[in-house]
Amino acid sequence: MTTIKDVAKHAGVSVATVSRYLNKKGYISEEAKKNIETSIKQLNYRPNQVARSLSTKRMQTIGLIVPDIMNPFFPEIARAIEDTALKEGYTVILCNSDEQAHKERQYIETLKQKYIAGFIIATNQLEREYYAGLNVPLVLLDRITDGKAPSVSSHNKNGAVLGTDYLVSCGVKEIACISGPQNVVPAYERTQGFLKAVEGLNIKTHVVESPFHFKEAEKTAFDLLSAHPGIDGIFAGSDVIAIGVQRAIHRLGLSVPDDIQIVGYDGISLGEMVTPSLTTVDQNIYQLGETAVKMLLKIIEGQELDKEHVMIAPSLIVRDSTKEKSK
Amino acid sequence: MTTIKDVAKHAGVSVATVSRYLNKKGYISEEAKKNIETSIKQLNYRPNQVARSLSTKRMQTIGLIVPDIMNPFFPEIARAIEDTALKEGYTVILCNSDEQAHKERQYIETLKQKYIAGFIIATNQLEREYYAGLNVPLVLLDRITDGKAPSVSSHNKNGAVLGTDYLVSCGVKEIACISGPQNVVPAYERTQGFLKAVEGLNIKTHVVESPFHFKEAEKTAFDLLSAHPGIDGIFAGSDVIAIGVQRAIHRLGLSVPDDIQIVGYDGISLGEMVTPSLTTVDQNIYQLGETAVKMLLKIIEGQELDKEHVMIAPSLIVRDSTKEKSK
DNA sequence: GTCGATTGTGTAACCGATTACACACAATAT
DNA sequence: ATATTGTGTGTAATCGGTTACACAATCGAC
Repeated sequence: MTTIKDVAKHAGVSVATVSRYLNKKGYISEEAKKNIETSIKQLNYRPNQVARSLSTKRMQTIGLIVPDIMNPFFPEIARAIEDTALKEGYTVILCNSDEQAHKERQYIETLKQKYIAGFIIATNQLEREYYAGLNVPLVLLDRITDGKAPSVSSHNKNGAVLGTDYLVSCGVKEIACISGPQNVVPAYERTQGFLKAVEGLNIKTHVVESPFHFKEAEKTAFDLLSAHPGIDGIFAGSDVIAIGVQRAIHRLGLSVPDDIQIVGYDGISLGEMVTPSLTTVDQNIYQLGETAVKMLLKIIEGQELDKEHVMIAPSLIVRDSTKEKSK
Repeated sequence: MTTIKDVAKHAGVSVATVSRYLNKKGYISEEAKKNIETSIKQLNYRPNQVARSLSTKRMQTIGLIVPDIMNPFFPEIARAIEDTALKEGYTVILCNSDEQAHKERQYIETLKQKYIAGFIIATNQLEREYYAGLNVPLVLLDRITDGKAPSVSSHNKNGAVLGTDYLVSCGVKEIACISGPQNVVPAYERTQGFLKAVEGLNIKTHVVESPFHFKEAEKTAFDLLSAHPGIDGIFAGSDVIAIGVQRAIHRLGLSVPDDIQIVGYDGISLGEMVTPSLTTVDQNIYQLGETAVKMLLKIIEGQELDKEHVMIAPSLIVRDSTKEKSK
């Protein structure tokens, strides 16, 4: 590996000059600049990030903490984040907290020892105070929004209204919302959106809660639908929940969308793969991730944020788990 | 942040002694050891990984390169790898190559600058020579097996025989293998297993190729089944392909497993989520990832490997996309 | 009693960058 | 003529560890 010293010697200048060139700081003559450039090319020099980090106390690495990598929403957002970060010269360490606070804490501690530049956090395990005491740039993604740390998320309430309105427009007579855990902020907001949308309508409604897991959602839906056979429309708190619901309906010998119509939330690609494919509220996952990275990099570089809390507008994707009334 | 100097001062010894204690190298008196231990605790000292890496030229970080993070197989294996690595004190950088050689190369170069300890590579974009010239510990996962680099993979041929035999035992009369791309080694091996299993049987067989993507697989299956309506059994080269096949069958107005039975390959959790759930050959994904990490760490630590090429035995998971003859 | 091996510790160089500081020189202002 | 400012560059300290080397002390062996 060639070092900055090799380059300096080869270009006939001091290491300080080379370093100034690399970081575009201070004055450099045209001549020195040219020499350094050719030396770097000839020697195929790449600065050692570790040595650089030891001085600057900052690695070109960001940590992404997700609660469950097996939930397909998170690989999709991870991909967007990674893609954007790589373009900006950062690499991403993906950390799976398994929804366990101690794992999350362990990751954060470990990565601080590696001079991580910042975190994007899509978890709500640890307390806000903990993050506040961290003293590391961070952006919250899709989870907590308490005003203290910058955040980016889908406009969950609007999205839920969008999805519920559509379901109603498809002519359902008795509607259920199978939401995610209400202590998870987006799940709560989506439920609020649902309630707002059905408010004043002359439609029988139910709200039940389920974890963001396929199997539990299936069970919850199975029980609900067995108890209330009149339900003909379901707004699910996430696409994974919606898919669990589909299976429950299938087990009950009913059909989607003929007997029961479903609208999901997320817009993960899995929604296209299931049969019937899923009508859903699309969070615009790529944009969500991209925005989070850009915000984080601004914070890292000490720039002002235009907005502390960004909400990405969701949109509706109509597929085969609903059927329009006119048809 | 407390440094090794602080600890040394507090414990009344030199930094060298503290360092020796930390690395369990050389002689240390019981007394010094005790002092250092209490000092570390009192000061809440954690060694700075970056500084350490600058000396040792090695980070406690491993790079995992996958071709497509949106393919659910890879998050599952990533989770296993991350889990195992974290237990051993390593963090994982997950890199998504998008099946593009230049992205893969860019990751490798970037990470070498960060003194990455080693790579686990689940891609076959770059040439073997490139890896050979890398001079970094690496383990190939589920892809190339050319004898030059250590590898771990499912015993694909056996697995394919297992799956095909089962399909045959379910009474299918005309069977198709919709394989992954034949230039991808495991896909090729699975096809070989399929051919071996049907050899000599008096069953009409077809073999067609499809990318490991849901939509293309759906199209391939649709065309194949339209052309050969007699097909009543399909062995898919992966679970994602199998799910595409399911959709094609559904579009054709046929039913799984009554009209056509399907066996997939991988054992991803998605297989449980679709309707009907998927009978499949389970690669034992967690074990695959765990083994890869353990092998890599041995190489990093300069130990001898028991076996250069590990093959994990697959097993069959029977679900609802097949039906046993007796029933 | 001297020798060599074993045990224990400290000093200082080193890993490869960044950067404060000093210094030199030219151009401009007073 | 002198002071000030703007350019351009090099020396050396620093980041926080690791480790080669030197040196002491202790111990059993001959």
